[in-house]
Amino acid sequence: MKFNLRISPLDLGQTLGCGQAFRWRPQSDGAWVGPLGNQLIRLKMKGQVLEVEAVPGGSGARQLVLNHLRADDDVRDIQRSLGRDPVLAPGVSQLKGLRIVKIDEWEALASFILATYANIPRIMKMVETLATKFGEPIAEGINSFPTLDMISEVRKSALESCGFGYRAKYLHEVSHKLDSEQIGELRTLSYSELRRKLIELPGVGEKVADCVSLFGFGKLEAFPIDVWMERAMARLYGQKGSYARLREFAQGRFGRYAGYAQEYIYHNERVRARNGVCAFTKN
DNA sequence: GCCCAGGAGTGTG
DNA sequence: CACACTCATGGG
Repeated sequence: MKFNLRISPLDLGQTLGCGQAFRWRPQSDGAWVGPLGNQLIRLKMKGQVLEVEAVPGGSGARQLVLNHLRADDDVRDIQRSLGRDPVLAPGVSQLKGLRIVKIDEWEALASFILATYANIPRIMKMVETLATKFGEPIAEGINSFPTLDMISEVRKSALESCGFGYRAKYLHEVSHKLDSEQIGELRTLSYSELRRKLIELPGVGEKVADCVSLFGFGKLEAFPIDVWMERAMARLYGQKGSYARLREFAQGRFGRYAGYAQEYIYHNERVRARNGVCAFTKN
């Protein structure tokens, strides 16, 4: 099944490339392939048009992609608003096709519990391991992300032999403390209420709660702060200190679109680091 | 081998 | 409130 969508602006690499979602893979022809729900999705830009291939396809495929790429976000307006910050403006102009992604709530929670204190290649590997071992096959070589119910039935020892380290225990505990109905209730909460509830879960601190709020529950005011963001905030804004302090600064400066601001800052910081490393290793 | 990673939990001052 | 320490492991 094949169809076209118009989602603008959109740069697949900027959006799917690193850090937000962990299961998209770039192809040599510029397309991106990954699972969405129980569909295998292939995305490719043809000029301004997004070409979508869905297997097995069906009536829900179009909505899956529109949801995932948050097609309703007025990204131009968000960029106009954030671009008024002179510090942020250059970063925004380099990432015009970046969109925040919407991930399934449970998938976001489980993924960012696994993501604690690991680098992105390893996170992608852990998420892939979870899908391979406990998800259901949806196409050759790709499994769906295992549901909360599926993970709750996995023996603790099985999770512990996945190479997740101390994260295995958290994943196991969370899968028993929550059911899918409770996740549905979380959807009705405001950001601050949701954040409080998420932090009550084992293995979920402020940073994971903010990632899950932003990418899983679509709370655009969330502003996750990891080690990269800490460095960037010190360098760009001279802001240092506790998570609470940095977060308060971000809320005041970026307001309801703090999540987008975070992505512009985060991506720029990583590009900076990558170019530094490349320049160094060439010599 | 070394350093670091989209941190969290717990204890202490 | 702020630090300090520990946790389990693998990518670069």
